[in-house]
Amino acid sequence: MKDVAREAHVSIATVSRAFNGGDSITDSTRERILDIAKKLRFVPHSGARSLITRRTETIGVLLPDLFGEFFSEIIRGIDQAARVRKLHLLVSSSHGDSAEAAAAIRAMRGRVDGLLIMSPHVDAEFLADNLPHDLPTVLMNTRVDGSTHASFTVDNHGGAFAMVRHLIGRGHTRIALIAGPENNFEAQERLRGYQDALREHLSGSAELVLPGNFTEESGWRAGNQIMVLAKRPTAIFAANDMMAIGCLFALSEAGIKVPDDIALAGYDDIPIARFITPPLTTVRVRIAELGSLALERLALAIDNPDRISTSPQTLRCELVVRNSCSRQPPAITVVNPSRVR
Amino acid sequence: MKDVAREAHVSIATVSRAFNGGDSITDSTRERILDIAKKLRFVPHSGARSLITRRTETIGVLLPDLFGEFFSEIIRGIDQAARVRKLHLLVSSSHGDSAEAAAAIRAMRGRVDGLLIMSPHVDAEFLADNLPHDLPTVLMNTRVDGSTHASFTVDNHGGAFAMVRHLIGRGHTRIALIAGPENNFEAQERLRGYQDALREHLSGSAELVLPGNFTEESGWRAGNQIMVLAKRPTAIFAANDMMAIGCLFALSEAGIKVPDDIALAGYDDIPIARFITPPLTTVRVRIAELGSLALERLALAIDNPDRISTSPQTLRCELVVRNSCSRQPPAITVVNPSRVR
DNA sequence: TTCCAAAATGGAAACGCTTACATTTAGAAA
DNA sequence: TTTCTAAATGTAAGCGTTTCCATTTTGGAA
Repeated sequence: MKDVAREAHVSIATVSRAFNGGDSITDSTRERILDIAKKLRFVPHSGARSLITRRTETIGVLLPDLFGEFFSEIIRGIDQAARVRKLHLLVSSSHGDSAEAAAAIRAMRGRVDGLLIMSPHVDAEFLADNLPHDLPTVLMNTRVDGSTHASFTVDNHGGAFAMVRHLIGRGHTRIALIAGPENNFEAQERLRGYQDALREHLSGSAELVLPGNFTEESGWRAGNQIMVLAKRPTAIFAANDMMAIGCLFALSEAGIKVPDDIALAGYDDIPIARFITPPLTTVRVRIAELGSLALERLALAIDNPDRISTSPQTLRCELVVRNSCSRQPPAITVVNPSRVR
Repeated sequence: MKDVAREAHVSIATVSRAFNGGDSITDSTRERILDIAKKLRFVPHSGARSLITRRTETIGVLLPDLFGEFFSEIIRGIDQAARVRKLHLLVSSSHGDSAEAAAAIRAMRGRVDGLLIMSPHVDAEFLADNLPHDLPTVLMNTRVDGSTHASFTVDNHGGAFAMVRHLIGRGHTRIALIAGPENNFEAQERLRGYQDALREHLSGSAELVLPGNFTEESGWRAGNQIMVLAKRPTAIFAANDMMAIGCLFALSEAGIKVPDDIALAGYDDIPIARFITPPLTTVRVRIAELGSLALERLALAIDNPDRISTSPQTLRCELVVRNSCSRQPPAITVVNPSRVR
């Protein structure tokens, strides 16, 4: 900057003004300065700038992991909203435990204007301990009561409930659930939806819950357990699509036909779901939308630090009915239109 | 920091030393300072620190887009390598044109220690014009001769060549290619591989190239064009898996069976490829590995700015033979072991 | 006890910008 | 020409650190 100033016979203050718009500077000087800057290949140093402006134009994104569709989609949604607002994204992921997550948050100090957090290790206490109180933050799919921080949650309970109700509506009375990881918030919510639907609509029926951990392989194991059961269920609801696919493999290895011999449903509607045979009935989660909305909300909070709303918002899920649950292949239908409530 | 210093009855220089290790400070004072810092919830401001250290511990990642598996995988590979070296990732994506890409690079000034670039808008001239000459940079899958910058490339030519040779080996003599976007470097390389293989192993045969743009829909359109051809090819090679899937849809809508009536192959080996019916013969690209290697290389260049190697490195592809090309379902086999050469 | 080297600490400049405030300049009115 | 006002520009402080250099403290050895 000094070089540019010297070359243009002005002070560095004027150079700064040439770059930062309106602040009373003649068009001719601005142009001259900008030309010289281009010639000298000068580019403002954002680090130095943000030191004094206290703005980095960057959002920190804390993600639990980077595997597969889910991450890809959510970051896409976030990115999409971010580029509209010309915000940069500093991503941090794969925190094995809460200590690592805390370190990641610390490392963000001075690098970001706000935080977008999705992590299974995060709860209210963790946030109270580790979050700088002046750093705007929006939570995604996190186990927090919502009174303290802005948050977006996918309505996993509602989606699972709707799916089980749908299965019951098709005449199934013995419905097994392949559950997700025990300490995973979303998995817990889906389990709760399953339980509540059984209780409400099928009061007599016993729950049948098999362990799983969201991997294809755990679905495969559950499938093998199910097929040797004395009273085999007529429908299987896997807490995510990958487990449903694993389960489908186990079943077809054993010669059990889906949906003729047993109905199968998943959760997430990952792209693969419509390509497998039979196409998988599942619950669609608008992941990208979750990301966009969260970023939008965060940007708002950053611009208006005074009145930030901490009310939690829930993102509805849609039931996507395909062939894996019925003999008569219906056209692909979406039962519940999604919206934010 | 000043607050901590005051509370601990030391100077800010000492506080700095307490945080930055060894620099001759008594264990007891360090401990005291760190305790007070924790009590006061002080966290060092990385922005200010990097202003003077000239190190941000951050890598800028320029990606063309954020759709689907490919991005997800490459960023996963990058992230994996980055967290080993405790580097942060500043991602920037979806540059519609080279002006946007240039702006993205400019915005990185002062935020990053190095750049990882993958962009179809990038060529040697662009880099010469827009890249700060003192910013270590590694290119991924980019159309650059390699003498000027470090680069990693996927051997798209070799992969396509191997696939076509494989099809020829199975007795096919009329092989259609569904091409990728015309101005896409990878698509061009795959096309070239197809052409070279035809020329070398099937000298008499005419090329049959249909336009496509890497989307499922364009594959579907190409499939419809192919099926009405007077002399229908016996094999179709789609330049990526998504187009192969689209094509498969078109074919099965028309009652044409794969592989019985026509063989079909793709490129990329996205996860879906093994789940569709029939499982897709394709070319595997170790995308995550590409990301890891590139970051590794960049980190090296940052630590040793003196002797950076600019020799381009190529990542081999593997032929993955599944059922979509043959009646007798073979076990899933990998023909070419991948390695960096 | 005195002295000395080594270790610990403090003072202050620097990193590359922005911006409040002071100063100069331009242009119009008198 | 002089005077005045508004616009343009310059000066310098400050953002939160690190680090060089100077100063003080420490803990033996003499």
